[in-house]
Amino acid sequence: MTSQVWAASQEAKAGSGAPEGGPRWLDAEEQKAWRAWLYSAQLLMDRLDRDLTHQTGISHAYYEVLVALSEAPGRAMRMSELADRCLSSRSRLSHAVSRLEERGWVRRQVCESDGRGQLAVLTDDGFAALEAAAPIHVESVRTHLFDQLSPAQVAAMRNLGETLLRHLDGTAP
Amino acid sequence: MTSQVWAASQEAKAGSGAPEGGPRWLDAEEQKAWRAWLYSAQLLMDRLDRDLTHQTGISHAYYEVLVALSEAPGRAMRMSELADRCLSSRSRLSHAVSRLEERGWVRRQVCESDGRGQLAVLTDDGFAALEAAAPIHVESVRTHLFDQLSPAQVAAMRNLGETLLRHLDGTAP
DNA sequence: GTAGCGTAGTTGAAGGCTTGACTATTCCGC
DNA sequence: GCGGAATAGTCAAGCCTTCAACTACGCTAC
Repeated sequence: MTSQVWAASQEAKAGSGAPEGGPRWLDAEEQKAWRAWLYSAQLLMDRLDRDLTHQTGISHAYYEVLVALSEAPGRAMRMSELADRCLSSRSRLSHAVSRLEERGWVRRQVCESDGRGQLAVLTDDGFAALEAAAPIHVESVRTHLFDQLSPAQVAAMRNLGETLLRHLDGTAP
Repeated sequence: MTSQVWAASQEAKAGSGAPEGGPRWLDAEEQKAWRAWLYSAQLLMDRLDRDLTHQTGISHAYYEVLVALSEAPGRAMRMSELADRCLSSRSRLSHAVSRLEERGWVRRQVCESDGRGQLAVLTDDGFAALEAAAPIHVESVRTHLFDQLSPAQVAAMRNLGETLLRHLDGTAP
């Protein structure tokens, strides 16, 4: 679907007969797989984020923060730990928590065991907001993802995701 | 991995015996599949975008624009068409093209067949920038994606992506 | 031909994200 | 304890995206 141009470049290199490590261009099958994955992933994330944002006023990024906190013991987490859990930079999380604080859904608390650290704590209001948003989000995930897939496809999705995670987790951010 | 809380809510609803359409919560298997997919997709996109941005100074969003134009007849496309192809809003694309214009990689040209329209045209400099960036991007996609997957997994990835695309394309943005 | 409506694209303000610098605190070796 | 390195988190500047006007053109019908 893409990059006839780059396929052509590949031909040029191949024509030179050199076995040096020129670009390992994608073949037609790989192109199709890559495009399908990329487009579907972008569209799906976009869709889910839009649904959530428009119906609840909570972006997916903020939702992830609330979920992470709701599952943590005492509904509290260290800022860094929370950032890792949400695949967020520290800076981004710090901003996000500031905004959630303004909404009264999270509060900061100095960490007793480490004076440098801060705890982000989910408030009752925050928990209530999450409880209200969760059904809407789940329905959206069902509609756009699970309702479209067979059990075998769901298994393949998990397998694929876990395979990639094993690699990506071992890679420096 | 997530949402014991929401699972618990589900129990509560189920306990009431009512068959009304309460939230269709995810079961444990679905949770794992969903989390694996979401995390891997976010990490992978992040990784690819970072690699590309740091090594070439071109973000993935801009790269997509350049690729789309390079494949178009005459290396030119209508703005709206280009926006659709890049999964971008018109406004976003308009800003992006403005910045690519500043770099001298794209120029705008009024459309002859429709006075309202504009054509975005890839310049020779833009094409050269793309030719320089493409090998780096391809290598990144290989390293983080295809090198990690078996042929069967690649096939599953394509199947999954195409299935989701069929649904998402039919859905209003 | 011109009123009215839909389409194509741009613009500017508001807010989110990233980067890099900065402060404060803890850990470690001596 | 004490100096230096590492860690936790915040902050400010700049870029990117979104949203809501807004301009300009084309299409249709009267």
